[in-house]
Amino acid sequence: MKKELVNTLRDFNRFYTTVLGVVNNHILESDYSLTEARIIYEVNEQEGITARAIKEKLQIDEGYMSRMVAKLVKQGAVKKKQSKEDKRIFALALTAKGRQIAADINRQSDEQVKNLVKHLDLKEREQLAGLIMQVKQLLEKGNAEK
Amino acid sequence: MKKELVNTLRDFNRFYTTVLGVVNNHILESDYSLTEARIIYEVNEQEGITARAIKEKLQIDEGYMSRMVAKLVKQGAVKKKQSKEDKRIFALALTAKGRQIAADINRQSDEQVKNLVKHLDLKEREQLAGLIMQVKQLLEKGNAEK
DNA sequence: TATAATACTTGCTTTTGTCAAGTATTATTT
DNA sequence: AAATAATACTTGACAAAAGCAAGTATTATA
Repeated sequence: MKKELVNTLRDFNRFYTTVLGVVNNHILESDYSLTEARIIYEVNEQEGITARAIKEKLQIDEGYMSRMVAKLVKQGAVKKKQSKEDKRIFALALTAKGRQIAADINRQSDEQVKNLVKHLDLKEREQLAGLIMQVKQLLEKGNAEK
Repeated sequence: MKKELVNTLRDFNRFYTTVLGVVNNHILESDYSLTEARIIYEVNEQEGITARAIKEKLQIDEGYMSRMVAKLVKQGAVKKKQSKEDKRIFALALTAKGRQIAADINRQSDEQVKNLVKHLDLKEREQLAGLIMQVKQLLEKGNAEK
């Protein structure tokens, strides 16, 4: 494989690690950790999703996941509903409060992302959107992520 | 600002958070944490760089940075050289062992990145390299990063 | 019916990161 | 020149985040 591509990608990964770090740190000035925010996002996206499914998608440790869900339930953001067919499984859903939190996090995420592209004009923004969609598509191609 | 772009970017950020998580976790199966690896990388790139400069570039807490450097010095990977003109400042450099470690981490990073694009043919790889360079360039434009 | 697998939980520990105060040195102000 | 502020880094105390392994309950399989 060409060394050049590898270096380009690694450079991009370093760059984007810092970008995400900055974006996420600002979001976290809300009271939710990045992982909590991601869990809330997933539950909001897909009501009834299980802890297991989220854990697999986000690559979170099982025990940690369990505690995070417990914490969110305790805080009243998430509710668990035990399946009748299989009592091991709990469907997760947001409470009204959880949806409010999700909305807050979304708003803050939006702001952060807007900040990221605030220096670009309309044309450049459209260009960027096109580029990242292509990047994602290429990377997903073989890796069979959602 | 158009909602669409914001959503596209946020989707990409979620996606890439997981990508980086996977890549980094594999690298960390070497004995160095992500932050240590990044510090070693920076010192390797720019011999004589200060803790302060790295801290600013990587957005690391000052106290944490100090401890990381101390740890790397203790492990024999990094050496500090006090400036004669300004005794507050220490120029950092890798030792021979540090360069070896950097080489190892580089090799593992290369492997991880190769794995990321292993399903792409040559044309797609070149395409990807072009895309991410453009993305980086656009995002850097106003943010005045390195 | 015993064994294995699945979904989740819990105890224990380590790693990672933050904050604030502290030291030493250099630059700036009065 | 002495006092004050700023800079570069360190240290202590603490908290948040994450990982690992063993454990419980339930369901599927041999």
